[in-house]
Amino acid sequence: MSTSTPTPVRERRRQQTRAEILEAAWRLAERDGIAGLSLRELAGEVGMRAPSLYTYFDSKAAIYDAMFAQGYRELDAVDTDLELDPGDAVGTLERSLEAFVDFCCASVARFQLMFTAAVPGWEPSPEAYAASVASYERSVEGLARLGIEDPRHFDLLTGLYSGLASQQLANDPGGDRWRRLSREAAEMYVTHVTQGRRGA
Amino acid sequence: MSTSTPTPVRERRRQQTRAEILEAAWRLAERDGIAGLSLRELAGEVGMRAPSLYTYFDSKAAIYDAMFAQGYRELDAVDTDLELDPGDAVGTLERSLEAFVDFCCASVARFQLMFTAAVPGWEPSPEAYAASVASYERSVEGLARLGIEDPRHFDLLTGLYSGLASQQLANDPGGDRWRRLSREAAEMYVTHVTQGRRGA
DNA sequence: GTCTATAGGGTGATAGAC
DNA sequence: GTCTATCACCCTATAGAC
Repeated sequence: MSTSTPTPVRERRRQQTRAEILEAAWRLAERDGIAGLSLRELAGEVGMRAPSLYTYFDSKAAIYDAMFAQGYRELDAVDTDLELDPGDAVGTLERSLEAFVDFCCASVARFQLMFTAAVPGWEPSPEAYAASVASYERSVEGLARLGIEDPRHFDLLTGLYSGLASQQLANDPGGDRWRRLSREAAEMYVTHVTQGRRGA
Repeated sequence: MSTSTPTPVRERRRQQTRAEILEAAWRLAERDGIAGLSLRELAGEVGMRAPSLYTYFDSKAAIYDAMFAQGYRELDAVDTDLELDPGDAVGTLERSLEAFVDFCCASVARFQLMFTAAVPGWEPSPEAYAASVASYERSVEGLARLGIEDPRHFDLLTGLYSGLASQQLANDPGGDRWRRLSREAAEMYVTHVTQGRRGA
């Protein structure tokens, strides 16, 4: 009886410990770079020895996977908080760009894990990857409600998001040199996509 | 006499060996990620044992430094090859954007080393960093000749460069999904900066 | 569930023989 | 200049005692 399904309370404690481990993992990854995460030190941060981590995660890759999935849940939360006003595409995009730059700058390690191949030999599991695709598709829907449907226009916009964020992170961490261009970028972009003219 | 200044021929052989080592380093960094470079394996690639590398470079950081400087020399070569036509800002920017995306995609390792903090614990030496700043300033001059002088406009443009390149690398490596937006991005940008209107 | 001990690798760097 | 040998670490992961 006691060895079959775990009691809810036991399972909840387990999930809480997992959450503590992930929290410590983010802290260390922020300090040492996402690729510099060490299981020994991670264990130490939560008052364990390294082998005990394997009670909570199957491998280091599984920890990265959980962090990756968590990152996309957090990004979804940002997107959800954003009020989408179809009558004000520029303002909506401006706030969205700012929010994305803020999201990226809030955690370099998270940015590295989610958007760059910074961990040699690791890539997200199919499930984790599926979560990221689903997140991307929700963004597509949101932009469609702003009237942005041309795939080329959509890719151009993701370039702007990515460009402002990566420049901000790489060349003015802690500042707002590129973040403050969000309004101007949104105006430039919306003017472009609402002009009927076609590119060559 | 023989222990004072090295003869030119000796020095030339030494520089050639250094170049061979760097060439092998790029090959391995491409395969394993820039952060995954190992001195033992690097030595093996050029027919040495690891300690012999220290005859040519003071440390692993010095190797990264040399690679970093080499990357900026190569980027300068790309910029120099680009014919700058002040009468055709759109066309010039289009070719420049394509060239930059090509440059980044030609070597992921080089991109990681030059533009991201992908090597935990390493940052360029003051000299190497100065070379990168000089390269950046030559770009500023080039754009000034196209009539782009407003610092905000310049930053917006570096965001476009960075955005197209990073999206191309991260989400369509080997393809041209973002590279082919260079023309459209250049048109959008030039239209924006040549309109007299000010951003809010 | 957590521990110690350890397997079985890896790393950058240095000393000193040749 | 190159080597062998080695220092002094690092790592992920597993076995098995408690």
